[in-house]
Amino acid sequence: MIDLFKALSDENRLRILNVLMNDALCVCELEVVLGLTQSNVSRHLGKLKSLGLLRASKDAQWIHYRINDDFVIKHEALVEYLKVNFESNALMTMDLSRYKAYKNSGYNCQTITNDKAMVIEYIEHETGCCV
Amino acid sequence: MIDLFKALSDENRLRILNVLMNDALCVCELEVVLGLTQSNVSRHLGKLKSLGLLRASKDAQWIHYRINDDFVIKHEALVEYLKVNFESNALMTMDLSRYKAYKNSGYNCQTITNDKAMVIEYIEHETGCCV
DNA sequence: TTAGTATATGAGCATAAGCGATTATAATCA
DNA sequence: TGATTATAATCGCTTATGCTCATATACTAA
Repeated sequence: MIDLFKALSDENRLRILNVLMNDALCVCELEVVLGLTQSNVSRHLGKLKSLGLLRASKDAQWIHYRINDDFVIKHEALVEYLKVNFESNALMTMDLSRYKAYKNSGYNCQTITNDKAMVIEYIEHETGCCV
Repeated sequence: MIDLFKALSDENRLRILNVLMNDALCVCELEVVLGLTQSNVSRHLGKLKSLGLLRASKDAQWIHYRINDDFVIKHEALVEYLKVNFESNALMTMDLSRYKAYKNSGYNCQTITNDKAMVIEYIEHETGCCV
């Protein structure tokens, strides 16, 4: 229980959970959506996965992370609490805007790398949200 | 939200919450029930109070802490999650046993200090739980 | 096989957090 | 008033955590 609360005590990990509650994404996508470094995203994902909050599936060289349904079932009340609080949190709703802008951008795992700066610029232009 | 999860990321604070979900207690009572130092109990209580999880009421030189009902109402799902998980946690149920033993001991705020070692010994003898 | 890409991980640094010991404050009582 | 007691605050130490930089690993494609 304590390890779980510790996992939820970090802003970047909550931001990752918030986005992944809506979709499965790979590391490089979370990088541009959340404006974090690859190293940092990977580390947080590893921690969340090792605690059972996320699961990963490999597709070519990309690893897609998503919420672990078993976790959601086992910790229903907690997940509900997170959902409700994410909805009323400015940073979390901004991240979802950035996520939607990314989805509308036409970019994907395969194309992000060549134009990472472009993708970030597109997201910021669409949402007005810098990170 | 993050500060709240941080507050819940410490074993001793969870133990305090667990006991205070059942009763209001002062610092010196929590000391003997949980086997923690005065300094440590006071510190954790201060943190929990400043975050709104607890409230305090003064009676002579004793300060009784209890769960803040406003917090329970505002964070219902989270509190429910805590309750359920406390019930299935060995340390938490042991602490409740120690709490009940203390209540049956006949000691109280006024009499604990003179016989602190006695109270602790009584609790351990009754429950078989050392801390 | 080799180059390139996606992700993971180790090292080092800075900061935060918990704890014990001590001191300070506030209330009570003789 | 002075002594005692309950609680709070502070200091120094130790450990834990997050971050960046650099590197390692795993996979793909030419």
